[in-house]
Amino acid sequence: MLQRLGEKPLKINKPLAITLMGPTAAGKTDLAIALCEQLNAEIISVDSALVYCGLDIGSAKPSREELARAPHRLIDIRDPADPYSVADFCRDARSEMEKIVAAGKTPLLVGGTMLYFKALLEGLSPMPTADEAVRKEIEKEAELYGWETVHQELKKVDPVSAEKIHPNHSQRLSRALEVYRISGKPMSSFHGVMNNAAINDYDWKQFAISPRDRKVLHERIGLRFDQMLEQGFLDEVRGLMARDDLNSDLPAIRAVGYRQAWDHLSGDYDLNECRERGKAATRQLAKRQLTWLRSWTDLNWVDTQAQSGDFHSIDELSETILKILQKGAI
RNA sequence: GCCCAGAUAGCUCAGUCGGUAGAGCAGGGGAUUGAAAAUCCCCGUGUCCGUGGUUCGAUUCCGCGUCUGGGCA
Repeated sequence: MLQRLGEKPLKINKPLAITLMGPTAAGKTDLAIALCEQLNAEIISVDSALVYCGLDIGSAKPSREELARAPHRLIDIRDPADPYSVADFCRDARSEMEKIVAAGKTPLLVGGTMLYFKALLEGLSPMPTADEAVRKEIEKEAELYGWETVHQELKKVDPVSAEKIHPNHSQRLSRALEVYRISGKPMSSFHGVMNNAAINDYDWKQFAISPRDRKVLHERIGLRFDQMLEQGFLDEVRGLMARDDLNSDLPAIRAVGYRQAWDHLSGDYDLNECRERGKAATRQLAKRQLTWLRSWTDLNWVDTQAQSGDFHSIDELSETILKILQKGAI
């Protein structure tokens, strides 16, 4: 049918999907639970630590009561011995979103793992998945000859990636070489294509919350870390250490706080240092999350601090978000 | 009270054979395609405790003071 002048293009009926992002300790969980109840939404957690069973206190996983009020999908879906990845997340999140929409509800994606958000929205190139054996092989070579040599090797087979990746960036160097060894093709040759991007399949409304003052966020982080310790965080980590199939190289155990608690309980440093290092690592995480967010497109920022400097109540914050949604968020 | 050792970046400390200083950590900025709460890159002016003296010049040497450790009483 012809479209008359001045008339909006036919609105394609895409399902609504909402994101709630923000640095750690910004207050995402509380707000998400409140929103969930008011929006006929269901929460999908976008968090690389919450996926692991047994990482509860230190990951600030929602409590049993909170989960009863507002179920979170993609929490406790993995054993800490079994690493999860961004590709796993994209697959799982897509599937959960479909289920939620099929049930007549709105997916509310909440979390702070920004790479997961990005990959879900923009897709991933169809590259081979990680291969533990190949990684070990590359690591061994690096130990023998140094990462500089690995970088040189990558330069031969994938000069485009080698140019982009700093010689010290062992992790990304390893991945690029891994892709080449498995597929016989340079990683850069995959980068043109993006598979399974969700950006065009939903009507996205994106939100980020944070206190405008970084110091305020730091205070919250410090307070929360102390609370975790009071709640028995170290016992939780002792329980993980008691297992003989876990070690400090696993992604789950490298998580902020867990790594420091693990090292402290291994005798590397005292409790006070564990506390300070844990807080610092959390602050650094928040900083990196904010770096992602600063250049994020189509984002609605919600400041959790009122003009007075006090925190807005959850009701105030959810009202702000509802208003933006009604007005038509970006 | 006496003796000794310190006092330098937000913290822990190095250093300047006298020409106003630099590491680690913290902090800030950035990157980010199957480990991402990971990993990597970039960013260092601070009454060198105060005050007198010596000197062309003192954070550096000397005196005194203050404070902090440790020891002796």
